[in-house]
Amino acid sequence: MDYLITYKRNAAHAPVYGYAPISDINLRETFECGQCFRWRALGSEDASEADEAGGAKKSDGAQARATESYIGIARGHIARIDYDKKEKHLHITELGANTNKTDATELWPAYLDLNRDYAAIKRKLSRGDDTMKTAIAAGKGIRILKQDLWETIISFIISQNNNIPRIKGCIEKLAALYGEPIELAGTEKNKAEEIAILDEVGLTPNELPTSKVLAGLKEEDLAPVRLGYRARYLIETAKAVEEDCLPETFDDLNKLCGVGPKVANCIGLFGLGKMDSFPIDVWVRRVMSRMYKFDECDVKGMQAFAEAKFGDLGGFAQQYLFYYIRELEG
DNA sequence: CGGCAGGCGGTTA
DNA sequence: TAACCGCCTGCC
Repeated sequence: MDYLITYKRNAAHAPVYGYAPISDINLRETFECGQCFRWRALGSEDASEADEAGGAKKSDGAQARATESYIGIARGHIARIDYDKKEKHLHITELGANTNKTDATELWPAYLDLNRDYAAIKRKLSRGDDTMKTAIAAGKGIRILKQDLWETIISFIISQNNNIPRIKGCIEKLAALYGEPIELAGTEKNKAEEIAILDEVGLTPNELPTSKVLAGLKEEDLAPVRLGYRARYLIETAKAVEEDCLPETFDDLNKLCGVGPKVANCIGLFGLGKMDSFPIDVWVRRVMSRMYKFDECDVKGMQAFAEAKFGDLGGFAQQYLFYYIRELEG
């Protein structure tokens, strides 16, 4: 790694980690390319800060903000992430009380995949492929997050035949009802403020329920979560994980109730770090038919094509293609 | 009202 | 083993 890490504490005595410089990263593209469901954009209230920094661009309303900010929950940690696009500085402010000394050097770099050379990946995928060049241009700041395995299992079972706002709502309701609270740092006043901010963006400061808790539930216990027929899948899968253990391969994933090839590929890619995974959903089918002239029904053909053409980089290719077609037609 | 949203399980031939 | 079909729910 060639970035520098700084460390300080803010007024609420929360640790703040600073990374510089980090290239090939864009928070919106990373958090809104459909791989995760517990991060929310913060409308930057720091217009004055931008002015102090010499921005002086507030006359141009269309001007892209110099800093993008997200708040979210990952791996049991609540954090705010700010990225200064101009200086290429990444700041992570932990809001939870459960911080560790290694968070700055291990947890967040691993989660955000900071130690991977995305420029090299993009070069490799672009070589002799104008379609991929176009797709990469649309989402060149995407990072594939290394998420908690159980969270990705829950999330992508819920995602089937569903839409993103509702998926997010289901996940928060699930956390609120059956997840353990994550203690916030700072004074009671600070905590109240943080909870208010989280509430405003629709986040609950709780973990997702463990497989043990979910395995002990009846379908009617999940009725308030409004999962529909997916409630049964979740409970069955939780029972299977409790009786056996967490899956480690595509085939093991595929055996879980409610997990077919698409969901298994998503879990493999985002939860197991299997970067050769190539999840094919309706959008990927769409982009493959438009850009690579496939029949939209020919999922097998697409899968074989991706394996041969993208190989170990399949997951990255899928994310660029997916993000591109969503931007274009979503 | 039917159509649809980042599929899957179950049933058929 | 490939092709269908129904599905909870919420929003248009």
